[in-house]
Amino acid sequence: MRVPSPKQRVFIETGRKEFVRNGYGSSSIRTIAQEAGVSLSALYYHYKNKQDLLLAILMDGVDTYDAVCDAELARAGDDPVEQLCAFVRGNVKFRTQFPDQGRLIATEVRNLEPEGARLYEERRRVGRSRMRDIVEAGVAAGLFTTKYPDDCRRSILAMVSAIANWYDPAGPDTPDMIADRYAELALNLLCPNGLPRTPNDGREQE
Amino acid sequence: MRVPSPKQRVFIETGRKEFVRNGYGSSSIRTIAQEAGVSLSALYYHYKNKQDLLLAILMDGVDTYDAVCDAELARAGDDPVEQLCAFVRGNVKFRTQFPDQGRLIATEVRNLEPEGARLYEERRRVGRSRMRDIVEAGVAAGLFTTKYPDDCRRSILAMVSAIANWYDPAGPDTPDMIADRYAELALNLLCPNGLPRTPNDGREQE
Amino acid sequence: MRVPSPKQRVFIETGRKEFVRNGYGSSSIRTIAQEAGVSLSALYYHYKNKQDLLLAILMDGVDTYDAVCDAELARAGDDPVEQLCAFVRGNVKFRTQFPDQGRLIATEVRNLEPEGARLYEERRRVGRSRMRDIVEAGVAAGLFTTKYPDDCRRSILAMVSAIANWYDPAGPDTPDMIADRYAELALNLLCPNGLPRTPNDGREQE
Amino acid sequence: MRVPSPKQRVFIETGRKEFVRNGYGSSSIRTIAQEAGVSLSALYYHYKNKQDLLLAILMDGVDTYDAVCDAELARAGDDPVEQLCAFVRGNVKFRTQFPDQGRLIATEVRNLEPEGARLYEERRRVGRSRMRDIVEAGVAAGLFTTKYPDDCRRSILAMVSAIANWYDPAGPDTPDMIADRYAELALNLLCPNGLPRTPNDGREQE
DNA sequence: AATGAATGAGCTTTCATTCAT
DNA sequence: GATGAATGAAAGCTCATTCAT
Repeated sequence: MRVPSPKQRVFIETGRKEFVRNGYGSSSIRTIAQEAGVSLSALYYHYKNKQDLLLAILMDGVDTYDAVCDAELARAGDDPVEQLCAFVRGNVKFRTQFPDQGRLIATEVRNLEPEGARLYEERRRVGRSRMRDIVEAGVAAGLFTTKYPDDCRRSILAMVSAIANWYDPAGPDTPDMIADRYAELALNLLCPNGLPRTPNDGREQE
Repeated sequence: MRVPSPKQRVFIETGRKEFVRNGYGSSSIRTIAQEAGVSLSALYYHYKNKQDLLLAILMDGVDTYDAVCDAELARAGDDPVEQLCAFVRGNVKFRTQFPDQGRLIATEVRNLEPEGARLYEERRRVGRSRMRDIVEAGVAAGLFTTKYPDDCRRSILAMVSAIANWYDPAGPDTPDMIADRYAELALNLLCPNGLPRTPNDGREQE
Repeated sequence: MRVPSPKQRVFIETGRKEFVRNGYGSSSIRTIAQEAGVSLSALYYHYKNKQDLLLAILMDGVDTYDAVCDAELARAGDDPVEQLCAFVRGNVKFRTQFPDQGRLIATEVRNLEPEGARLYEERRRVGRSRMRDIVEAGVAAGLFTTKYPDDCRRSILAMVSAIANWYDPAGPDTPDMIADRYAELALNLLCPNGLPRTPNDGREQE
Repeated sequence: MRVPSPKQRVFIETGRKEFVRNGYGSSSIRTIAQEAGVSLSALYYHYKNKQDLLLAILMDGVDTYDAVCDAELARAGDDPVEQLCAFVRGNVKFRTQFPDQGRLIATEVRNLEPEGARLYEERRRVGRSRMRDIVEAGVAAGLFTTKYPDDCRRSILAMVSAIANWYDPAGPDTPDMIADRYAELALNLLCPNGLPRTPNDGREQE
């Protein structure tokens, strides 16, 4: 399952498109094979199941998410504010460049059977700790002064996730512009009274 | 379709449970009838279609949402801040008391066929204007000082929607407590420099 | 499952014919439905499975066997020799009149899944005791003087079962004639030195 | 097909096990290759067909049967009684040492397609004449006094075949002991009034 | 001598839906 | 109002088989 072959990539892309369009249950594996341009049996040669294909697609989504996030975080220093902005930027990139990946993760996990669900949840758990760690570090450093760090964390994730619902690549907003705005919004939540000293912020607050 | 009969209510509840658990496509209308304790044909007497049942369930979800929201708004005055808090409170109530209704609306609309989708979207459009109007009023009144009112509006809706993902009726947080917290967070977004004068907020800011 | 409906009888007859001709695994349930003159789904309305149909057919075979045997035994008195002859006669009737039923029982039990196999074996166990009881009674009465009662019992069952392999209803031998001959052969095995006094046998032996 | 190579032997053994367990139609040639520890294509290198493999397995069964029988007959003289005992002994050995071979022959011939069926039947016809010849010789010599030589022949074959159904190599009966018993039973059938002069039998009867 | 990849046909099963009662 | 019986279509999946390597 690790690192899909070129042929498997085709099935993953095609399958994702179908699953997003119709939902898992309303998608036919026959149609997926057809749109991938191969025979139905070829698909079954590579994935033993419809279930198995779903798992591969979901895992690929998590892989993408992790890669995009980690690339941004790697560029950021140790400062929690910097890290938070990097994380938000990563999420915005993920939601704008790979909107379908995100959509699937949100809706089709319920269709995983126990075995696959276990594998998947294990992967997710690792990823979820990223945001939690950043928030905790910011709170510990006295930078994030919110009274509700948990609600903020969940809210920020929800906010950036929702970008996929309205983002239009042909529209005026570039992902970078959006990322800047949402980083600011995220800080509005975490630092309700403003940041003691923000490098990106010209406003003087004392 | 307006105002479901008692028997229809049974199908709506049972069907919603199934659709949420498996998704529309993976749910069998046979199973729904079975769990409703009647024959399959009985279901067909009340709804001409699986599609028709889905539409009824979705419409019922919107009815519930509208009722909960409007009840809160009716208690609020004209002040945009008050209205916003009431709206957040309504949304929190909806997401905590009727989590499945909200889940369905988010995921299963794609399974509506054109005819149903049209009817449904019309209903939704009305509802969506509530939040838009409140934000516009607050901005016009100089109360909501955010530079990004659209992003705020979308973010607040996303934040409160996400409550359904973690809310536990057996947990320590009551819906009212959650509503207070999220109203505060929403205002953190809309008024990044604090409110000139907030009735619900003891903190003195000048 | 008890007492099949007229419609079920059709499926049983047709299915048996197919299973005997091709074996369970090589038989298509589509073909069975077709030859029964109904749609494939109709079959599935009455039997939830291919497996389920097989079980019904096997059970019907045991029912038939029991009925034919018991009818003969009911006509016989208490004398073990008389009983043995009746039992042989019953078996000959079963093998000549219902050859397929017997064939299936012998070969397709292996295709029963555990649950069905359990139900089936339970039924069989009852039936198997008939012959065992007769032989034991005859031995106890000093009538069956063989040194190998167990081998005789098994051999007699094997002998009569094999009749289905060559019996031809258009041939010169009537089932009654065959029954007489095989009763005699069975007694040759059980009483290697002849019977002290056989009521059904005109030959004088001393 | 004559004299299978070592690799072919592997397929024959593995295939026979599968065919006996599930029946021809329910057995997958994929599974057979897998259990033989080679790739599916390897099997196709040696046998052009599933059908072809079945034929090879059946032929191997007949080869084994013939070899075991002929080995016993070769040790016997010309006396029909002696020959009959040798034949029974051979059959007992076959059914106890190679029970699966016998089982297949009985049940899976129906799955042979015309071409294979012809080849197979030709082989069988030769083998079947053995028993027929012995019985005819015994009758001609006035040794087998039964009124029903045909029924006896068929019955004896059925009796010994059934041994495979209950024989347990871990049980108390050795094949030799069983052979002795069944030879005696066979003679009980063929000579209902005892043998005029039996070398193996101390009992004087005139 | 052996393999991985692919295929088309067919399988069992389930589905939404209809209709006579 | 409600049911049992039936149906056509399509689903997911497996099969025996082939072929390039």
